Amino acid sequence: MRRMTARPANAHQARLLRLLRDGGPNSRAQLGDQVDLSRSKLAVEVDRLLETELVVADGLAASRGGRRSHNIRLNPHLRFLGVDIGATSVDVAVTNAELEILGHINQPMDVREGPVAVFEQVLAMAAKLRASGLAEGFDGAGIGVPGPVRFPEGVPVAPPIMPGWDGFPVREALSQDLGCPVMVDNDVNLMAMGEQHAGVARTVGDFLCVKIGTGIGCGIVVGGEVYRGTTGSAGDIGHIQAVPDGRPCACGNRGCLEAHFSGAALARDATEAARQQLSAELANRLESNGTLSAVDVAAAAAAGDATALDLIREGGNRTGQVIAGLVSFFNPGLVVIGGGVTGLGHTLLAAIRTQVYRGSLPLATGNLPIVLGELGPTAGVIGGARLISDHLFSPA
Amino acid sequence: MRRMTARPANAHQARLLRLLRDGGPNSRAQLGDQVDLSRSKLAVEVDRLLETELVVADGLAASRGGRRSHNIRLNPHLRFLGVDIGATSVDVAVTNAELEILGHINQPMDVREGPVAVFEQVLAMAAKLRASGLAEGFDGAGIGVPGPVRFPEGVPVAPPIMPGWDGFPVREALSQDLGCPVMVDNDVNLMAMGEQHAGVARTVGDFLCVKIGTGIGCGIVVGGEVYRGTTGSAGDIGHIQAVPDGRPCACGNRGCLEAHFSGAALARDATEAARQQLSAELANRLESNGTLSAVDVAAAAAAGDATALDLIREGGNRTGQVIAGLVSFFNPGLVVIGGGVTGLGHTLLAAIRTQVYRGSLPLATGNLPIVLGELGPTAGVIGGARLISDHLFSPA
DNA sequence: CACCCTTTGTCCTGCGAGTGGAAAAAGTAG
DNA sequence: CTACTTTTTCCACTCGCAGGACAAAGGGTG
Repeated sequence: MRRMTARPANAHQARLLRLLRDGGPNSRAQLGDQVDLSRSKLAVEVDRLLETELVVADGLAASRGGRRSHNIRLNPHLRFLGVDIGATSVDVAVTNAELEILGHINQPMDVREGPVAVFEQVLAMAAKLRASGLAEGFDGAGIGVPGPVRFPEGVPVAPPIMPGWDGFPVREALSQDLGCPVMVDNDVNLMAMGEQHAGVARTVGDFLCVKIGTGIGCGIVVGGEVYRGTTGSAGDIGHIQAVPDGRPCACGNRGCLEAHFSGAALARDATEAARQQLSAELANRLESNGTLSAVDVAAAAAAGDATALDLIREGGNRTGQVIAGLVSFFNPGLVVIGGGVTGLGHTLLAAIRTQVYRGSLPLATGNLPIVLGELGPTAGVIGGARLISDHLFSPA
Repeated sequence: MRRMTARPANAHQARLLRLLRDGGPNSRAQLGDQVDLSRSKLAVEVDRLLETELVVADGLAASRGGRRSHNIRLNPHLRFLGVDIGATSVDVAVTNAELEILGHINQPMDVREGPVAVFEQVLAMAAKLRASGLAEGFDGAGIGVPGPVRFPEGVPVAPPIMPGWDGFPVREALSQDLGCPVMVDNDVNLMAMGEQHAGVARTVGDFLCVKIGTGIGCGIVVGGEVYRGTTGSAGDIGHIQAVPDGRPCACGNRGCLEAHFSGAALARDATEAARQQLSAELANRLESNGTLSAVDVAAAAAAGDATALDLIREGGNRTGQVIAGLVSFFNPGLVVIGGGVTGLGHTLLAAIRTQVYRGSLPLATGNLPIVLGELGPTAGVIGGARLISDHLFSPA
């Protein structure tokens, strides 16, 4: 099928497209209530959007006491691709124009294999989703990578955990291969956009989204917009010093947060504890699997293992101390905790909360919710779809 | 004289007013080069501004090879008042519409005397400036106070060092007394706006402005706009933990940055060192003055006193460590150091730079200037004028 | 089923913003 | 004085858009 290449011609049309994306099908009258345009103007713009086939008529809505309205909705054939490349696995999902997930695949993968190998796999996953009948093609794709990105060009810059990706033209290459517009961003920013669109952060303008996975990063949203910093490395909190003269970190410093708590650090600590026979539970798991991961720690903690709980609490304390500083500095309206280690659940959350509420002033914490992300592994891919739809639904 | 009460009628006029404010007198042709409007439209808007008397004709400019242009400038009778209330002194200045300082008074004063006493003094200072012929009245005033402010209402909220100010309707009260529009903000934000308008930050969109005075605060500028946080306490970095289990702080925690380094902490440390006879220089000064302040430490350091230099270096290191974390998080394009202790000069700056360049990743620090503010005590009052002019030069 | 009210959608007119060309005004250079 | 520049004004024309009038389509009531 022919893909939609049209773009909104002006800010009004862009506004309408986003309203339809976020609010689903709507009548002209309902749209009019939200955009502060005259009925005539609105009708003109809607008609033009109908001509571009970006939106379609969608039958009659229920009556609100008078004439029934004709619903308008985004073209149901539109498809966005959300790709979330993590350090150890890839998520790929297809969404419709309302950013609802129609299909989602997750596969383990090592990002260190380099961009060529990774994208081969991503393209195969996308092809699989297409083959299963969920999409006839893609109208846009949003890609998240686990490292800093020069956003306008869509190119990773100096990514610590992704050797071989530095300067690789992700946006251009994928745009070629997929035959559609592509936007690239840090995976943490994608998670933030996901939670903003469909998760806990729907109503908040300024918030932080801390992702604890293999590494630790933080999405920063200011006035509803992701803030990326001067060189695209904003939110890179994994290498903030959490422990003076602490453990050596891969970055060359000592005591970085990431060296003391992250998926990787947790696995290492758990293995150590198991070897020292501090925990029978962990030792058993190490024996049967050969290695330990954050998932094992989570399971052990769920089973009541004291060592595992201690590890989580200590990590949560470290993380919480850093977040407390960020809360003082940034004064957000919400802090979201997400990423692979959310399986650690409320033990982790409680430790973080304790440190933040203790370490920041009441004015900043007084009305500050600190919550787990509610989208889990789908936050990234929804964020990807959101990223590209924001791009496509803006004036050309 | 009758005050100007007119406001720009639309965004074009507001744009023009700001161009004239920031760029001084300009011809219609020069303005046209900057605003992307047709000559006709521009002429219409300029004529309307002339009618409001916000701008006036200002003679002929030099020829650029053809017909000489008629210059347009902001009304030279416009006067803004910038007020910077510090913990121990007040600065009041009058500026013209181009935000050039025409007169500036500084007086020692203790904010703890409460808003009524302080504003009495501020009004007296303003009256003095007016009486000296610099102004016949004020068209607007921007006030900075050393604590968090609920910005839209212009009311201090829970200010730690200003008991008695909590909830005092600063904006409303001063607006009454001065008979002109008033905006109120945190003093650190004012300093940031000052450096942005006339100082080192003129060309930078995202930067941090760290003010080390009696306390420590940080102005955050995102995309050219001051970011104030959800409750107005963004940038409150004085109570970030800098030293685990460090000194007790007035806020109830331990190890806050402010407890280890600030004007107040430095004075205390210097007094301590003098009492213990660690430094003859400081002991002498203590003897002759009865007390020691940051200024004494600066003088001692300038004279080569090792103890004073050590105190500064250690404080700079603490501060630098905190800033390093903020740089990782925020990835600014510039860091400005200002406030009362800038007298400590390059010793302080060197210590901060060392810590930041060591403690943050190269991607964030690679092209990051860390500099002293260039406006000194005038940054705050210029920022105040800028604040109110931004308000007045926006569509009503 | 007739009647009245409400809501939705379309049509039309008129205003005002804004563009772009042409000409006038006011210089400079030679 | 002439040729060329630059600035400013003037004018005709287009287009976006608001807002009222009107038609269409429904519900509720007697």
